[in-house]
Amino acid sequence: MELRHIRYFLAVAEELNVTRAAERLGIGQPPLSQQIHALEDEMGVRLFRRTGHGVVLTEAGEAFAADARRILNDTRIAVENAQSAGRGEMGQLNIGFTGSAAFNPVVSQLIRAYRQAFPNVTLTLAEGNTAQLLAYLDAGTVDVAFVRLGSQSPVGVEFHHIAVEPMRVVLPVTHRLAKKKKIALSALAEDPFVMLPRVASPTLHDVIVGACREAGFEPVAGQQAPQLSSVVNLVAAEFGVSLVPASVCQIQVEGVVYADMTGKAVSIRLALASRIEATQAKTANFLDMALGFAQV
Amino acid sequence: MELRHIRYFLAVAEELNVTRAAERLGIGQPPLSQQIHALEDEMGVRLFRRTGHGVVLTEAGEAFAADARRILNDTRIAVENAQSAGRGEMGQLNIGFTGSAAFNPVVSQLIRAYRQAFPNVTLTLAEGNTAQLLAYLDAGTVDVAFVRLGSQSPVGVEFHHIAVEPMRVVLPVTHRLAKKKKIALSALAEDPFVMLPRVASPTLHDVIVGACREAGFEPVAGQQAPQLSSVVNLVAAEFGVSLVPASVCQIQVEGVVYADMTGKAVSIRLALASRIEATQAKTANFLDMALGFAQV
DNA sequence: TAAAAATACTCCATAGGTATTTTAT
DNA sequence: ATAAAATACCTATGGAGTATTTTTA
Repeated sequence: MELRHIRYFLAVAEELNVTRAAERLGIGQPPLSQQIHALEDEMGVRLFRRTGHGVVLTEAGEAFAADARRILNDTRIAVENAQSAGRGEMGQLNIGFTGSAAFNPVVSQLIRAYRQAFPNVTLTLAEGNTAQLLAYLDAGTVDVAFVRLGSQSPVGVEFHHIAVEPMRVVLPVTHRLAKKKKIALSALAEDPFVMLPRVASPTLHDVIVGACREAGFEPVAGQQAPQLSSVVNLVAAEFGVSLVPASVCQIQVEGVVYADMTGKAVSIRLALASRIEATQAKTANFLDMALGFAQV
Repeated sequence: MELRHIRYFLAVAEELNVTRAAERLGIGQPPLSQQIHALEDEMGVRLFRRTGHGVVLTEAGEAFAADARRILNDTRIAVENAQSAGRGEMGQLNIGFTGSAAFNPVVSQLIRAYRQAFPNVTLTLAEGNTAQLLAYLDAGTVDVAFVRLGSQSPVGVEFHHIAVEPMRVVLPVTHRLAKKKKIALSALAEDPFVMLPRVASPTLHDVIVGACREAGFEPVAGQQAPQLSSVVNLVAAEFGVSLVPASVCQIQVEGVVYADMTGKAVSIRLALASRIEATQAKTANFLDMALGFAQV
């Protein structure tokens, strides 16, 4: 049995006249008669009773008509669903975040816009440090990941520029420089630096240490924190000072002040990582949209 | 698009290997490749991604696979339903009853057996007098009707013998003959007869009048009743006497006694009426079963 | 008898076969 | 290097066309 038989059957069932149904289908009456007969033979049931002025549905035909309509409709919908899925309008997109990326306004705007454009794509969010996210990406656990641009780019992964953020100084409110709007990094040469472990976010770590060396000193290693928000909390608890991406300054914790740096700008890049062979349309759609939102 | 495309697609989606799927389908690999391509072209979506050792489903293919399986399954079920309907195992059978037929044990046994044999056929019961039932039959409102065999058989209707019932005398308990086991009909020559209007049930009426004439008298017309159960009630109320089919004696009303008749047996036939061109299997099934239950 | 369905046949479009090339790991 | 998919080309089944007959009301 083929869909053709079902289409032909329905045409006859609706017209109750083989000749008219054939016209509607754009074929001749004899072939339509034959196809209907072939269908009846294959099913082993009479679907129509022949009368002088057309045909009437048998009980079997009556029963089949309802199901037949549903089958054709379901087929149409199945095709539409597949096309929709092919355009990346359905399914699930798994997004990875490195801790601080969530504070970046470009990221939140991008996600809001994507949800609006593709409301039938379910978003799942996973948080992790850069190393974890790249492993997730490789394993297919996430489709894209917002990361602080790493020095070494693993094979099979490409990075798309999202934003450049200046690094700002974070001090406890009791710090001797807490009142200053701008601070020279060299003034913090004696202060312990609260930092993430290098393994968790090599780029962030290297940017901070690099900036200090540029300013002429080796930072004093203070307490370590597992993520940026904890860094801010430890600074508030007077464990030391630190440098954080500007968007992290949205974390307004009691006992903490942020300040710009004088001298050469220190900044860190936020990138969107994806597998190079990003064949899935939903991922491609997200990357396309990300390019449009990227901060120049 | 044809069901063939869907069948082929599913085979490939399950094997994830065109060559193996082709073997399973009993066709060659190249034609299968072609059909899959034709399907993808028609749908405007890639369903598979080619790899070195087979194929993998794209997002679109993944979405289509689930729907495709359902379509094939629904098609199978639709065919089964049609076949079932063709065998008269589904649908609705409309049965007509003339008032007294319901008391006949053959009728109730038949209906019980039919319900058991064809549990998916919904039965609807309609009551009416013989004339009404034959009109219903003609109009298609009922498929079969239990009637007291009419003298004139309308065209397009055939009667199937169900049972012959002796007529019995029904008397008020206060009647002078109420104690007798057997009564000669001629003994009731002076009693008014409670009867149904002739138009409602010509056969029953004619059988009673005929029996009286045979016994040598013209029955005295008493109160008329719309149906047999009312006749019994009117007899109980001492409006007169009557003759009823034996199965009606199941109506045990206070104040009424039944008695056999002496002399030549007076009986009435119960028949099952159906349209001659009883093309519907469900009706044929019922008639077949009725023949088996018919009282010899 | 008149309209419609069924049958008889013919044709050609295309599903499927065979041989080979291209691709991906 | 090898297995699998794609391409090229051919064959033949069967869907559809044309002409005619049969059926049903």
